[in-house]
Amino acid sequence: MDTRHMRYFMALAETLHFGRAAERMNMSQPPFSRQIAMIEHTLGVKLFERNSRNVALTPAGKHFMKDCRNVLGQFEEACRDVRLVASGMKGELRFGFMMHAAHSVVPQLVQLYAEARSDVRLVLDERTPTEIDEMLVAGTLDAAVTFDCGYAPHLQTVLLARERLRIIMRKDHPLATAGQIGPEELRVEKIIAAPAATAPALRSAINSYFLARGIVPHVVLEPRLQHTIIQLVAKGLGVALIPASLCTELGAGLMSRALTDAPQLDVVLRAPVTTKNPAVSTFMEIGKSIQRTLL
Amino acid sequence: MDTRHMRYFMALAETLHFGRAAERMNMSQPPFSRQIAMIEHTLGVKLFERNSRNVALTPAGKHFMKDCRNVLGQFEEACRDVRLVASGMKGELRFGFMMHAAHSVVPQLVQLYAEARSDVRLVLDERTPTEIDEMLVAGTLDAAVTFDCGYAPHLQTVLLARERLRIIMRKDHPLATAGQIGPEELRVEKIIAAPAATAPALRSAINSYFLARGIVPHVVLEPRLQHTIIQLVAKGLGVALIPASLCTELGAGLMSRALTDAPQLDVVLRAPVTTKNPAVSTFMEIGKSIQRTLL
DNA sequence: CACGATTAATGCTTTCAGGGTATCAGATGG
DNA sequence: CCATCTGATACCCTGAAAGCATTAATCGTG
Repeated sequence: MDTRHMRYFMALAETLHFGRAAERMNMSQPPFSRQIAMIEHTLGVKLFERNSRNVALTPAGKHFMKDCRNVLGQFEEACRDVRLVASGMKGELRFGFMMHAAHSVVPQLVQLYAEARSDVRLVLDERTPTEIDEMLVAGTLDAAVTFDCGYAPHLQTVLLARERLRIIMRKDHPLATAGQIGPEELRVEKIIAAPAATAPALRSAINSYFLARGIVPHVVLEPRLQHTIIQLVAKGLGVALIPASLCTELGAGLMSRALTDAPQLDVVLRAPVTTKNPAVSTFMEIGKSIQRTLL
Repeated sequence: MDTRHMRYFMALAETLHFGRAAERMNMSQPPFSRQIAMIEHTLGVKLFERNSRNVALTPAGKHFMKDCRNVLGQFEEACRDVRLVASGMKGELRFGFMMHAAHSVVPQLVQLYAEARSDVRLVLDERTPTEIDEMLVAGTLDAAVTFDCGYAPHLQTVLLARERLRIIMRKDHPLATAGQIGPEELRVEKIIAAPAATAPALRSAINSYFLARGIVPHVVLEPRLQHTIIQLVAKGLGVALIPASLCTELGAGLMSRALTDAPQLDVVLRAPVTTKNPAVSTFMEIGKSIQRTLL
């Protein structure tokens, strides 16, 4: 038995006429009759009640008709869908992003892509930048938004936004009312920053900001998650340098201020150049289309 | 494309090894490789990423795998089910019955059959005896419980029960406290009875009961439905002769009494001898097994 | 680095499933 | 009773697909 046999069966079940059913199958009546006989023989079931004058479905045939319609429909759909998946119109896209971008480009990117490719299931995965890099290499992620960390030959990159860092502190902190804030003013402050192992680009930008003035920043705590950093600042354990886009929704007791010659970080959309997922290309295209204020 | 190709694809998708997949399909590797290439060509989609050392699924292939598993499962199930339907283990059985049997044999018959053949959907259809006869002939019903109305060459018959008629009346009716009740006592009563066109066997039994004593029953109303007859008796418009099994659940104001030499009616299970529905035979068997008190 | 082992692809041959044509056989209506 | 319609049978033939032998590519190993 095969779907071809099901199609033969359906042709006869719908026409109840061997000649016309054979014609619909683009073949002559004799081999068609044999195929029907063969189907009945291999199934061991009489599907049609027939004499040289009339053809009628048996109850088993009536039931089989429903099942066949179902199976043939699913079969066609599977063959259609696999082409859609191959063309990137359907399927799945595993998308990683870092917390630092969750409030800026990610929502727009996700929404625009969902509108363009509603049949592609976006699997969102919030990770630290280092995890993202590893997962992109391992192929666990199809694409990701992260900080540009320079050289990456096996990755294609689209620049999405360029963000300045701002400093956040409690509203009752002395710096809250100070004048301009730069490395000198922060020399004695307790700094909270993600470790280099977790967010290399971010941490290196912070370090360079100080070291360029010959200052070694006084980093007292190194939590891995951005969320934790903000919590610790709120508890008064220090101040932190975070991307501007994260400063819009700080808690009540916190505030942010600009830095003199603030460090800049590039937020990029990345995907392995060798990606086999055809859904990635339009994802990258949409990334290009939403490049933000490159202040 | 055909299910055979899907099976080839699944074999390779699961083993990721041409040689072993071919072996699983009971064929040698070269034609198997060609079949895979053919599948990819006709679909126009690369399903496997392969070199002479490794075989891996593309994203499209991964997706197709799920769909194929689904389609193949449904396909097998359809082929299995059609055999079940042909053997009467599954399918549908359109079962007609008259109101007069709804309280006696029908519930037991239905329950026992549902236990024996849970995969056969019983379509219950309450009808008048005449409608039942017509539908059995027309093939709209597969089997039915009705009164035995004698000769019916194209129907097979199983006697289920033999029921006496009883008379029902309002509790405030004079007959309620009378002695024995027979045709003589009913000579002047207003009788309510189903018309011969609706329930020939029942009406003929009632008529004969009187005519054997030379009495013409005074039938004042002839509703088609048993339910209506009981309602009218309850309103005091007359008395009625109904099967004993229907007398157990009369309304509050009604009562029933035995008749002298009460007429008897055979309740039978019937099906066309030419029935094509294989589910009928065990239905009839169960009918035989529950033959009731043939008092 | 060369060689053997592994594995997928290719070339050629063969076979049989399944299609075509001609014809038969049973049923029906005039 | 014959013409006609329709499904079944007989027989032939083609091509899809299987087998065998071989090639080509890749990797591990001495």
